[in-house]
Amino acid sequence: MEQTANRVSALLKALSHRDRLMTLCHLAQGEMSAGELGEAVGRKAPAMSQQLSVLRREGIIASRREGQLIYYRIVEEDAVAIMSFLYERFCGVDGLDPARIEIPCEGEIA
Amino acid sequence: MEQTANRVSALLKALSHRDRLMTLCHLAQGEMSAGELGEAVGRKAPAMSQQLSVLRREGIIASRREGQLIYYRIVEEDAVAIMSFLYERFCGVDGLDPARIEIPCEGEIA
DNA sequence: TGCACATTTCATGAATTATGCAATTACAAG
DNA sequence: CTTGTAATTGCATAATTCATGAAATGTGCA
Repeated sequence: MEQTANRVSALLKALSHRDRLMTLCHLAQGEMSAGELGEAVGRKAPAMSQQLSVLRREGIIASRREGQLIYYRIVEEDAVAIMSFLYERFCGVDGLDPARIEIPCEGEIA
Repeated sequence: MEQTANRVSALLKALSHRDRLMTLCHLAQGEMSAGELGEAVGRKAPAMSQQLSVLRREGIIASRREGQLIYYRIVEEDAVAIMSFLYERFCGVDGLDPARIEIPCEGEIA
């Protein structure tokens, strides 16, 4: 139980931040570039990048470069499940089709 | 969305701690005294009390004194829902019957 | 090469959180 | 009213978190 608690609390910790939560909420609908995310979330580039690095470090998201843009996507299934649950519970609508979220990773960067 | 994100992230933040998570996992099965919780979680009294106060401050749990013991229980339905989901997802079994968890609060303390 | 853009990294400081221990409150029983 | 147990509070210190601005990296294009 202790082990599970450690793993889950680490996961929740990664999600327990307004900006990261909003970020994942956007990413749940598909890939987005760092710039787009920063704009959507309302943070300057460095701040956004820092939050993205937290999510990356936890293995929740991964990135892919295309030209000068870097696109992010969700790669951790547990995170998808949690976000889906939270969306359904707190955002009314019957959110996210888990099948619509691509897990594969080509052209990896981090 | 920003508002919802704030509310949800605050809730997740309260849960994103090994000891608090274990505490709630125990409380999900019914009331327990602070001492019992401390033992179950493996923390000394002051440390345990501190985590309990965090959960209390967030309105997730409430207490009731009986003699020299203080019993805690979960009172926040959203927390029950999240714990139930997490249990089902990460602890295998088809956890917690939400109906078994009592929300009412008599003999309140905090 | 050199400039512009997207993004990250680094260093700093303010604010929050964690943690361990001493002191305190609350209650029961002799 | 004293003693023992349960639980909380307060405090000091260590450790994290997060925003910010300056500098560095990587890419495209003239």
